[in-house]
Amino acid sequence: MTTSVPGGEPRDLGGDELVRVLATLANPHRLRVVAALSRERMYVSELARALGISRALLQVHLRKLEAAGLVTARVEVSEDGKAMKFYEVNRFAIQLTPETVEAAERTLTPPGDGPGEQKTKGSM
Amino acid sequence: MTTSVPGGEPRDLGGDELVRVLATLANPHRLRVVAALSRERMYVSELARALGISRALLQVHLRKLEAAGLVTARVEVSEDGKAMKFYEVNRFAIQLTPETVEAAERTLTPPGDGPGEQKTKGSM
DNA sequence: GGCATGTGCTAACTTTTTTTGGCATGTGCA
DNA sequence: TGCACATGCCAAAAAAAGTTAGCACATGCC
Repeated sequence: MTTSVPGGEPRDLGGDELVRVLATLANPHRLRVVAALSRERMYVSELARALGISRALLQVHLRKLEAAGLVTARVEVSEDGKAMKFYEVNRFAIQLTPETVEAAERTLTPPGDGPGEQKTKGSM
Repeated sequence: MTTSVPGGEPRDLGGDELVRVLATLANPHRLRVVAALSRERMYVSELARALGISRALLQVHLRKLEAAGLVTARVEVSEDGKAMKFYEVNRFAIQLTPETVEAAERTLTPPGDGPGEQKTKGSM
């Protein structure tokens, strides 16, 4: 109803996921990467040249984008035997309004919980 | 069409603005602040108690939220003469999809431009 | 006055994120 | 073999963000 999802079937993201996706998108380089890939898929070196940044830097950003589920990597071997890693954007649709934020906040990991915490709520 | 706006009449945000808003929302504390204020407006100390964080910390976050245009402050004098600073959320509606990101990216400040740059585009 | 409430500020510290540079691997081809 | 192009990784530096602690001010009230 409010936010939609990167991977799999459309469903709402939880608070922690939302924070992660927003943090990932909140960067000029990564925004450019998403924009570039949304126009056409590209392989790493190609993308690095297109954006004018180093491969090392680009890889870090691509890794974050992938971790957030915003892009997907696909390794393909070109005709001349080179192994190229192609990236493409995943479909996603996130709606941000005070209401959706309020809803997401309810599923945030409670403060004080250090790293490695899980929601001990339902069954299991 | 894609993203909407915090202040004034609805209009789309530019790339830099989008990055700023996303970066602002990409934080658990600030997400909680927006959620809390979207339920009911509160004054600083009250909000700090509600969230269980220090006023100093809260103020930093409130400042960022205000700078991003997500919340608004309003100083009011209570019956007993205390000056309280009430905060409330501003209306905003941002849509995030590969397309809206692509559109926003086009208006990003070109890379390499250090701090203190302006878009030499429209009038003014 | 002393205590509770509200506000503000800043300096310093800790943590996270971003960026750079170097080095290693593999391929095809002249 | 040596060059061009593809991939990967890692350590260290640099920059940005988050957090804490302490102090300042004002008010009303016992």
